[in-house]
Amino acid sequence: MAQHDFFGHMWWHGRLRGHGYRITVPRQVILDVLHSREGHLSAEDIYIEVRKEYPQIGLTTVYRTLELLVRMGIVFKFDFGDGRSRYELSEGPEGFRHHHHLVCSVCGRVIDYSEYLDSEQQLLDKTEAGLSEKYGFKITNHLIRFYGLCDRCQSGE
Amino acid sequence: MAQHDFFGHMWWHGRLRGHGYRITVPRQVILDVLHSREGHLSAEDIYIEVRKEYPQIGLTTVYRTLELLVRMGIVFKFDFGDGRSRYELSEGPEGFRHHHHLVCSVCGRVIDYSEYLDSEQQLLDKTEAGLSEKYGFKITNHLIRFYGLCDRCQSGE
DNA sequence: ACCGATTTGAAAATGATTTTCATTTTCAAT
DNA sequence: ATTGAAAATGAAAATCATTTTCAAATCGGT
Repeated sequence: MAQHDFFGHMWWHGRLRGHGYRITVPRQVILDVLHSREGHLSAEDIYIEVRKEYPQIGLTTVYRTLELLVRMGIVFKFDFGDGRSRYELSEGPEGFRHHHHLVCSVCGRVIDYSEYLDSEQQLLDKTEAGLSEKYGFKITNHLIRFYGLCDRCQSGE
Repeated sequence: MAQHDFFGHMWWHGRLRGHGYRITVPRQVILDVLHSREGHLSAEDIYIEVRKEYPQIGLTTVYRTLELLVRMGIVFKFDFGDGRSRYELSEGPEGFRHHHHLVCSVCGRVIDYSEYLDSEQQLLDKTEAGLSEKYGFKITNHLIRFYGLCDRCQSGE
């Protein structure tokens, strides 16, 4: 099991090496944390978590590594408007499920959902095709987000 | 014409007054700028523009007014990942056309489009209904964005 | 084990946004 | 029109996430 996890997490080695980047301890620990803790993690969340395994790490390295991973498409960077960016693995070989977001305008709560992706997909495909042609854009990704009031915040308003 | 514009821009008076906010010169000038310059304006863009009409304004007031307008739904706040927020009128009575974005991952260029909104609307309606029910969310707004490489940036990659 | 290039980490710098607080402005009541 | 309390403003300082700097440590091909 630990063995499986170990090799299961190694898939990104090739990606990095292939681009001439080195496999370093800080990078490994950061990737481990991203794998172990799903959700929308801030750079500091990750920093705190990584320190448990590798106390000498610097916040700088966390930021640099995240930037690298975002650039390689391994990690997504989100902004939910609370002043700090959030990071999350885009997908592993086992495939983290792509999802969209519901954001509460009052309390800032973010809910992930993935159950309407199939019906959304048809539209996305059609729209992407049209946009690609019209604007010469090569679309690689998308972001869909609904804003509103979450159940908890509706009573008070 | 100036007369028409004048009254045409006054629609938000009621909105503010209705919430107990006062109509002040800085707020009027900021709204004027937002009306005159479509696009994705940063707080500083707006500050610079406002200063031409009202040089004594402070950047602080611009931020505060924008926050107020966002809270009232008069202005949208976007984050395209370049470190500064962008603001834009959501709609006037004459109705600025709602649009979605194409964002180039390489150069950061942002293209507005609105020609697929109709076909997107069906999906949005269906999804919103489902999400509202399942999560008890009262959806008021949405954000759709495609990321990719713009035509200029594809040749070099 | 060695070496050059990459990566790291601590500290300082940056820069957008927010807070503070004394002064000015708005507007309902007079 | 005048007044006065409450709201809004603006200058300066503070905040705080992120980036830059640079000397020391690490990586990986030899």
